[in-house]
Amino acid sequence: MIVVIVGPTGVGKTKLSIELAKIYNAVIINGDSMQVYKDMNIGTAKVTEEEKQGIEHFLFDIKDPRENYTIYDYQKDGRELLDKFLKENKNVIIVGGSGLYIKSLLYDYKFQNEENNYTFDDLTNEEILNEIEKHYKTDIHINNRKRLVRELNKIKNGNTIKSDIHKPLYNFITIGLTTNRDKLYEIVNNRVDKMIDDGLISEVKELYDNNIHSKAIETGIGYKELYDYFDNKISLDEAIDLIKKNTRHFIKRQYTFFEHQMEVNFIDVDFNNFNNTINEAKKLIEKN
RNA sequence: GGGGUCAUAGCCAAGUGGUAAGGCAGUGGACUGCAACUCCUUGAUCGUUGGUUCAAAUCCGACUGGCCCCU
Repeated sequence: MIVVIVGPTGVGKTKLSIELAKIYNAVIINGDSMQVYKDMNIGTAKVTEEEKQGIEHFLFDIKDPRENYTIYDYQKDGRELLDKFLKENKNVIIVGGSGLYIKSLLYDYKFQNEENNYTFDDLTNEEILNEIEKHYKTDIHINNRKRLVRELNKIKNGNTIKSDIHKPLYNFITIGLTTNRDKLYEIVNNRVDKMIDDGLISEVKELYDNNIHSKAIETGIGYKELYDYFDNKISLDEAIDLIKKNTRHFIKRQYTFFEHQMEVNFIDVDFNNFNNTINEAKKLIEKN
């Protein structure tokens, strides 16, 4: 049995995953692009050892923040684990907020090893787009350089196998946790303040002092903003406000992905009595 | 009490006679290798009220509110 738990950051996915793992004697696989990194704990709201309550967790803390870990690696590692657990007849819960990571794990996304990584600095966006369209039509917007570069890289690397991103490779049920937007924004605003109280600044300072500049740092919310603070580019208050704002933007994007790119059974979280939420999840799982 | 000044979307803000730039926030959306990324989309008739004018956010008056100065 595979249960997938998704939802925007801050709704309580971790909590639900632990409770369900206890009920179904399951192991948990991380479905979050940032929680794979060691030493990034407070800012990524990673499960603590105490919260784990003895449940086995996988794909957490497997990489040094200096290293780059991409969806290509995640899919490989994740499927290896999934296949192993299924063979052992173990129940698996996948939790996380990285929609594309989870989707690529469960659907027929085909990634290939690539030798080269061009940046095409000498080409304009328009030229890249034209170059791509010599081979096939694309919907990538002309302003979206990052995606254009990636697409042309695929072509230059001979990465031509088509994926079938609508075709699931496993049997699973996807549960999504949700709550109304205002409530969620209030929760994450408070959570950011709590992260600061819990020592986020020193967690990030340590990475900063070790001179770690990597993908994880540059994209992780809570990390990039505090780096700017340490670099004296912004004040601490500005950094904190930015973390909150970026988290809100992130939540919005998560929703559009979960609602449009995945098939999710949403549950409105009952924050007053979380047991109700657990029971609703159980019902969905058992109906499946 | 007198004088001055300002009043444009939730916030910041351009425009100074021809029917409202832009930014932020918020919203909706796209997304097969940075995905906590990247990108796209979207809003007002200008404090109220009278007047001048073919035409006013833009000029004049009154009122209301904010700020400053004087007594």
